[in-house]
Amino acid sequence: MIEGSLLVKYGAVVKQYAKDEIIFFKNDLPRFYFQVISGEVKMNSYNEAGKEFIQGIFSAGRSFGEPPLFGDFNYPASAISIDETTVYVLRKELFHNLLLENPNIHLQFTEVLANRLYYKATMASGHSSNNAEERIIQLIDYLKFHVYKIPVNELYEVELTRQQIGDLTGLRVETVIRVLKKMEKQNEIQIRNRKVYR
Amino acid sequence: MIEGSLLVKYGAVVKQYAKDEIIFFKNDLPRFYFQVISGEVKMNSYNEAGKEFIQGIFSAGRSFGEPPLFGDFNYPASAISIDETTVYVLRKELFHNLLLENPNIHLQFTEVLANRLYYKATMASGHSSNNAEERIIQLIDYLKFHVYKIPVNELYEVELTRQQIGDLTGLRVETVIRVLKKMEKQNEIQIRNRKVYR
DNA sequence: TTTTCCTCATGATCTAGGTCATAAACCTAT
DNA sequence: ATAGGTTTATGACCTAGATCATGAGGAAAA
Repeated sequence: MIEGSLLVKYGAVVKQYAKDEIIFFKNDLPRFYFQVISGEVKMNSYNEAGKEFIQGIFSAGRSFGEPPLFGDFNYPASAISIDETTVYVLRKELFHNLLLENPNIHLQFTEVLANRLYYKATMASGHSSNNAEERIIQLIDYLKFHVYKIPVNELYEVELTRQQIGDLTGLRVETVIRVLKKMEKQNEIQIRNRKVYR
Repeated sequence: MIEGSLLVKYGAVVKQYAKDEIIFFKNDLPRFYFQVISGEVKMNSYNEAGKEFIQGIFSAGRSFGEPPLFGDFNYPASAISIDETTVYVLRKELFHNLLLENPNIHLQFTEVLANRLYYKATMASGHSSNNAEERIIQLIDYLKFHVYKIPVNELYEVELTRQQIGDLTGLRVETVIRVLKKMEKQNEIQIRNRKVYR
């Protein structure tokens, strides 16, 4: 996360989106750095069969859609607000200036990308396994340990719907529901009035 | 890719590995920046069932295993030479210095991570589809257009074995073989004495 | 020039997860 | 309170890809 004041100093503006507004489309030319102030944004794409795949969900303080600002490729997914959301928006060139003139911020930004890559690498090995349970555990553990940094002995409440878990792992809702129940029986997770804990 | 001379100036040393040597293990503590001089390295991990998953294959000029140098996590996969290979090895702290003192190199390095993320994002949406053909096309097209930058109208020879394609996409060899044949019939690829072109 | 090893190939099954259908539980706004 | 929408739940099938088994082709080495 980059300080709002610094972003503004370099020319960022605040933009507001209602729920379910599209911030940019897959294949659009990337021209801005985005950072969530409040609300939540998801990045998604649809496969040939029309099934949604969620690349990531970004809450307050997180930036999204930055990689294409550094490679010569377009957005690999669309960005959509899933709540009423406000974001900082900073033009690509100005963002580059910001990084070049603030080496520590740049280093910190590198950390953000590194963490994102770690998430992708982790999920990729799970996806490849074609094993529903492995995929779901990988997702939940990533959230618990790497996003929210909950200690092992503490219980973490997964604040995702079954559908979202499915869209993040490439599984169908029904499968997610069934596998979660199986996992509960095996004491790998707990379910208390429909909420998942691990 | 960072100039060898610059790496050496900051203290990098050249290290040599025979074929199939392990450079680092999954879960090791990351302490070095690695960049391939000659030969080839793969990063892999194994799922619960023992099936290999290849996170990436890195040839001359490419660096690997950098993200953990910037986050507080260990290697999510192992690195193994798949040929006789030489690499530059630079201590983490010295690599950080290099980036901080050379902003353009840092920016260029950010581009490397951005491209890697693009690959992961692309493959992730394919994996999630659970459709063998989609996964394979995604891999081949990524290599053709984003790694080797071959124009659409030119033919690209995939220099991977069926097994490697399987390990990169999470499919079994037999499936890869069958799907490639099907794709050939549909004129999506060509196969000339066992080599795949697209 | 034969042995060895790796890669490609193909057929016969099996199975995890997808698909379809239907409904209950919960939530929210009017 | 209650209607309408969303999320969770469950059962009955079906299908793509995994699994298992077996062999052929090619390349490198001995």
